[in-house]
Amino acid sequence: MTGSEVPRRSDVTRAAILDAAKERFASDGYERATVRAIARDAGIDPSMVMRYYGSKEGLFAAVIDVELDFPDLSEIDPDRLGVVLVTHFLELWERDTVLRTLLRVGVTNESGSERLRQVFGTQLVPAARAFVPDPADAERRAALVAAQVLGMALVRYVLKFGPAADMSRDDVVAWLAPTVQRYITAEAP
Amino acid sequence: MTGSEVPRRSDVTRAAILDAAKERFASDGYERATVRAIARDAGIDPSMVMRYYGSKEGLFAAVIDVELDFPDLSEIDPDRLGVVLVTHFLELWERDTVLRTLLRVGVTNESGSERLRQVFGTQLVPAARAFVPDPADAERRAALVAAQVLGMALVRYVLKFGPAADMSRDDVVAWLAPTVQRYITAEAP
DNA sequence: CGCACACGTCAACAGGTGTTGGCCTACAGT
DNA sequence: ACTGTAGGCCAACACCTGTTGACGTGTGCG
Repeated sequence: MTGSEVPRRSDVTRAAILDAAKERFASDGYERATVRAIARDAGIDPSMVMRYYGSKEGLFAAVIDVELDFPDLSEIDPDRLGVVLVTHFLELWERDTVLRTLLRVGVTNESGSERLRQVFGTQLVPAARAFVPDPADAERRAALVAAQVLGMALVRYVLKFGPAADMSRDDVVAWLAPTVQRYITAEAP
Repeated sequence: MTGSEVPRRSDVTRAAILDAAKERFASDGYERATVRAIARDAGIDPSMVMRYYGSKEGLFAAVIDVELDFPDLSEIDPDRLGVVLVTHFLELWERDTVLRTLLRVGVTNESGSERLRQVFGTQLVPAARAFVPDPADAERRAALVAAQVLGMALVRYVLKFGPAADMSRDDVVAWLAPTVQRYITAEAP
């Protein structure tokens, strides 16, 4: 989308702002993450944020504008779909902060929830469509998977329910994979 | 907990504030719901909020201080546990706004997420303990159920994913009940 | 009736917010 | 080496926030 531009002298500052913003938005949500705090973390003046990202909303848009590289499912054994999907999501979730940010912010901020819907609409729904018995309800299947996966992320990474946060990654996969598998491949009840 | 006090002349105002607060917190979250907006909705002065609830945080505490009457599960057929639980949660969720409020707010506000943990710790865990094969992992089973139920609530009522919001109540039960049933009664994988 | 007090309003405060414009500085291109 | 300009800081803005205290007013009790 963004072709490689000429490198600018301010690139490191831009990156510092973006990094600090990712952190703050992820841990504080949209409203509590102040431009001043982000600037302080990045070691620069708040006005720099405005210069490079236009507004707080613009900065947030930059934070959530990331590619969530979905795994290639075309060669996968249909019976292992649940395991692959759950494993992938856990990894995605623990690798960087953007999904936590989206979940935290999507609950109160419209552009956050819009982006979340978009991610699941453009990534999860097509992925489901290839395996679902009846392509007509691929959206519903994907929504069920989203509910299960986002729910686990919510209790594990955001709300930090003790028992959910303490589960090993393998345990989460072992419990959730059959559910996800069923939501995608089982006949409608 | 709160014994019936002497009725006060200001009770209708108190109630108006509380109602407006429930609405605002549920739809806007904690930070965006301003004391001024709540007061305007209730048709009174912002200072009344402080007089009757001490602070914004105090008002919020009053909003989330509700009894979530959990169904009596002692006489239930263990095979119908999933159906009963999912049905109950759907009803609870659609009946009043408090759970939506908790979910919206729990994601950014500590006392919100604390209350959520408390609800699931004091209601769901004991309920699960009575049916789980090994009482030692009742907490884990309850967390799995919480993940599934909260996840569905999230996509259906908060994020408003189209396909999830459009599902009929019966469909949601039909899909989720087997999952919840398994999380509670199945042998550990 | 008179009076105390709960009820309610008004105006203001102190602090924090996103955002803006002016000014200095140091690097890059010629 | 000189200079235009991008990079950066400072101070201020207009606004909104939760919260407070002074000030009326009507109601219920003696």
